Amino acid sequence: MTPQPSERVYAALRSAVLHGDFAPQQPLKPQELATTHGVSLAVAREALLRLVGEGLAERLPNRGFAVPATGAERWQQLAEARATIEPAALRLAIERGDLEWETRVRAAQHRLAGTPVYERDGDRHFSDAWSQAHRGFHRTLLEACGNDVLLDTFDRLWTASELARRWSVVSSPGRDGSAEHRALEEAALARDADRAAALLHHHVSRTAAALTE
Amino acid sequence: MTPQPSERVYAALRSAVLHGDFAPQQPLKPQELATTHGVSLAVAREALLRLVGEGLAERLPNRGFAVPATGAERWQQLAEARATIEPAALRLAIERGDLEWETRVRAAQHRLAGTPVYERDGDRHFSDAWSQAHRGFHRTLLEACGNDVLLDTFDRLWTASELARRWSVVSSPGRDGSAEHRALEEAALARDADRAAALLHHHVSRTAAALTE
DNA sequence: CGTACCGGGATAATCGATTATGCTTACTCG
DNA sequence: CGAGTAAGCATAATCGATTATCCCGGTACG
Repeated sequence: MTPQPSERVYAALRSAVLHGDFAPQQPLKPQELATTHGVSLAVAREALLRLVGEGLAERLPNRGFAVPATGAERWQQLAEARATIEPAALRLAIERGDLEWETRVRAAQHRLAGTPVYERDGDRHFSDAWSQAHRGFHRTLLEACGNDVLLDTFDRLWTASELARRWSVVSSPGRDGSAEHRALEEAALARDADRAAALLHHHVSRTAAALTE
Repeated sequence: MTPQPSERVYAALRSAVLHGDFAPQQPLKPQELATTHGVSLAVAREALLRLVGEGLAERLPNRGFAVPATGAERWQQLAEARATIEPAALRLAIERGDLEWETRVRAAQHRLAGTPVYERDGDRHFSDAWSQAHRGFHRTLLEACGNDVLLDTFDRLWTASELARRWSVVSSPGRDGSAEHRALEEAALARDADRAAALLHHHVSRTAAALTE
């Protein structure tokens, strides 16, 4: 009925870390989290251990937990890994996707195009709704690959990228993300694997290049 | 000095799961593990949660933990994912590797070639030493890619594959793995990215095809 | 003046017991 | 005789307290 304390604390902590409420390398003290969430130490520990498994926290033996260190280098490595893996998965998806997949891709693209990128004008951070739609579009593109392992890898890298982006100063001078997404959708639905893979590689690579050092 | 109980139990449990001491979907009862290892419930729980993070255990809310279900399908998906990702990483490694890398690749290949595959004649399972050398060779090949994210992904997939292989009946009729490894080493050190990537893709794909249904 | 040693305080790790939950089985009612 | 239900049991989840470890500051010695 009511969600388990463990689940609740885990979700709250995960959201907080991803939202940037804790600075990188900041210690995540079990005792503190336990009291603020009104639970026992074991529950806080459990939530932290689950975050470690997701790569959203680090375990320092006998020194507790901390938000993982992020920075320019990690951001670029994540982007490179995505640029390496995602186009290959997209090729599989284009080869295997059916009408159902095409439909979902169109829907996801439409949702993404219709979602405002920023909450307020001049905001530096993307809106939650847009982030969700963005992830949804990219994931939907790959879902037809029919390989849960590849999709898990995508999820993991995407989540890690969200954390890294939160702590990197990213600039996208004059970049038209919408156009890139539209072109990506078009190439995928046209079953042009070469073009789609190239577009996706370029899309992700520009993400890496958009880093202000 | 002496390793932390948590670490010890975690290592023991991890080894046991990978070694196949527990059948897939078999419940991993915290209480049982705690008593057999002479520790408290919290320690057993912690070890299990860490295993979940590695994909070596499943968490069923309010129903404890279990060894993940494996089977032909998962085995093939893992092989396909590896065949998708590893050749791409190898291209980066070939592009970026230096003399130090070449040296380590040669060393790893030599060690692998000189390690007996089976403990005893007619044994169905690979020897631990060979498994370690095999992993070492493949990982060393990729290490020059210089991308920790890709290497982490490799580690994760390899570990998952070891678990899946343990519970799949795999046959390799007339296959000469040594020759494939030698050819792979040769192509990599010759900096022939196309040939090396093709060989690696083929090598991993045959692993998937070697499944007896 | 620099370095090695030694408490004191904070925090992580562990424990044993308690509470909550989900499964099983026996029973009752239709 | 079958379906639904409720008690009992096994197990997971949680708690509060105890123990071990690390980090920091002070101090003595070279």
